[in-house]
Amino acid sequence: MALPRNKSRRVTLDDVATRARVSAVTASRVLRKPEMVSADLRARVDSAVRELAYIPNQLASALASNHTGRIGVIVPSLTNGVFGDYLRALHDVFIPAGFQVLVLNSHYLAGREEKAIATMLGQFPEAMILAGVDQTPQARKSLLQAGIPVVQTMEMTDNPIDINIGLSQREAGYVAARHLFDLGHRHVGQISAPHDARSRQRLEGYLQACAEFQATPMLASTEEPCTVLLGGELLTELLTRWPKVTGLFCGNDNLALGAMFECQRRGIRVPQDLSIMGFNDLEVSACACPSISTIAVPRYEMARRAAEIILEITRGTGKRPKQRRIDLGFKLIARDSTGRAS
Amino acid sequence: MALPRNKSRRVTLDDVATRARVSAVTASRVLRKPEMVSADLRARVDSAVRELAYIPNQLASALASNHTGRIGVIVPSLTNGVFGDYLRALHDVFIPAGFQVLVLNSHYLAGREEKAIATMLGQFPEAMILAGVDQTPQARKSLLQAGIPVVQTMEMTDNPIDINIGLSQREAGYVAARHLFDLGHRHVGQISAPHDARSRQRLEGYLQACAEFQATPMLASTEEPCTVLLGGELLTELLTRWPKVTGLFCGNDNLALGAMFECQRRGIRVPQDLSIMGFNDLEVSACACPSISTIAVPRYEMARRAAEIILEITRGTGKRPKQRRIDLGFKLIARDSTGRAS
DNA sequence: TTGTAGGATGATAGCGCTGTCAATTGCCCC
DNA sequence: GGGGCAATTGACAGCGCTATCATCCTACAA
Repeated sequence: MALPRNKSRRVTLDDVATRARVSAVTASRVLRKPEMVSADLRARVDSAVRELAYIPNQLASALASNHTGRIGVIVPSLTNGVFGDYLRALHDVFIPAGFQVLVLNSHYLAGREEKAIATMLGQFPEAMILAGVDQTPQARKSLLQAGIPVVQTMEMTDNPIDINIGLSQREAGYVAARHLFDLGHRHVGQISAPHDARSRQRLEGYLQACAEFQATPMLASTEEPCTVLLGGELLTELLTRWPKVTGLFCGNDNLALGAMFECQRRGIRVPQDLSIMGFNDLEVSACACPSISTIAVPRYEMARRAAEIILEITRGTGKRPKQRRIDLGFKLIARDSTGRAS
Repeated sequence: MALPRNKSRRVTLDDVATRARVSAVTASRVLRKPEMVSADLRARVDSAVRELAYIPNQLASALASNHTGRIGVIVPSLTNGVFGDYLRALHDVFIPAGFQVLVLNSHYLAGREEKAIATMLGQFPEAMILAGVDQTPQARKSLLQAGIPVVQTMEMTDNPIDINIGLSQREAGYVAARHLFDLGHRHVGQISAPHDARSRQRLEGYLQACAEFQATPMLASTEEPCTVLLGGELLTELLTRWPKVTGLFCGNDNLALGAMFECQRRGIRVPQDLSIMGFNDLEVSACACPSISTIAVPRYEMARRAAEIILEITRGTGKRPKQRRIDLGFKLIARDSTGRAS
């Protein structure tokens, strides 16, 4: 006969039940479906729970009920402001609905993402939400096999694993670049950190605009993770090679901010000497001086929709959305950092 | 007799064992302690695992082994750059060590933190890492009862739950304010978002410096979550009430950045007309223009130490650090946003 | 008074895995 | 050739909880 393994025994449901002089099942019900239990017993159990500071063992609960109440989320970065809003939206929907949100970070690496997906699947989430659409074949396979709703977000793809809700990053990049060309700029450069697949898509949009306006693409990029500092460095690199640049499309708002600071340091006036365009509409962009023109992506809305679709499938009648692909679009926000070419 | 509840049965260890013609225990061992199993059986099990695409059920594993391999982390914010570095450090230590890091967000609310702690404890983490030292009594009780290592970080307390590693926020706030007084400023204002306990501590440091220099405290604050935008708004508020301010201590670097932008908008020169001091040394502060003076807190190091202490306790001989309280200090970083009073 | 519907409560049997220990095997050495 | 030992392998009993169904009440109609 095995000895009890938990020396420093944590309080279990049985302890609560014993103290409340009811069966374990009743104690369990008080916690899950209180309306099924008489007021008398409910009060006894409740106070036993409080007195013992009982915390249910979710592991055991999940194992027994085959229902983990978990949603797996993989994002490429936690610090990026974009995912702050994104995660907030997920929490706003899932927490009140009684779900837990588990977040893993892929650090913008496909390999890390594959591993994160495998790890997450081992926790038996009831649905998965992914950023991006470029999962490895192996990851796609496991996801499919798990038989749970999977939502790919942030980008659009013709071949979603399950459900896809996002926007065309390429088109958004095109619109951003086009904004500069439309303002009369003919020497429009681009700086980016294209280890991010979405950043690459935006770059393609920029290249398309260049082709359309018969302008030479002027690029500076880095494989390092994106920071404000890099914005300044990449601008420096760009200006060294192409001093005639009057328009700059930055892969995201942090780079734009860094580029703007670099301009201030060099006495380059924004937008008179250089028009700067960001991407993502982070909080800082609106209140920078000058305020930064950018592309607003509906990241909160996107995550909210993803979460609601999952709730619908999971708890509702299991019905899936009519369309598997939902394009939420984006919005050009013209502010003070971009102006007419002189 | 109950029917099997898992209709869409996922592959279990038994399936693997059956296919490999071994017992479940052996299959389990192949996955956990392969060196204990003969090469022959190991190969059979391995290929069965692959053929069936078996994913171990971590829930069941954790329940049976009383060992979850999880570390619970509660932070007040995910978007704040401070916690980006902090979480990175935790990952850097724990992931290679085979642990999973679960992060929950308390949104700077004691109530949310208490709930997050309860939720986390329900997952049976092997240790908990908390930001701050002001957990509710109820939370303290559960934490104590859980009988796992608990590390409180970011601040110092005389009465730690278990282990405390941080710095004196009050002292750091004092040093920040003092820096302005030392530069000859006599009208030094402070803006902050004191819903954050650490922000309040820094405010106290500021008040202490004011008292010491017989200066009138000049405050503007908000209960809203801290943003760059707020930095500008609070500065406006402050200047309206105290136009003579020449030194400004901001509760954190985001506020400082916002304040700096507001100065640019109003034609206030930094540091000639107004010296601005931030807090935290976020990435942006070093490359802003002008660069922002601030207090650097060893957030990466702090989290790394916390993680290593936990590893030591958990897997090592269970030995605890010699001292329960570790003060890592901070560093004043004087940059271009602060200058001598004229 | 009896029958019965329906709500409240409890007994039982697992969920998928691992700790423990017993059983079996092969091998070496005296 | 037999004893002893280490290396393998397996049987069994839970981990703490919940699904399921049986049981027990109470109330109300006949």
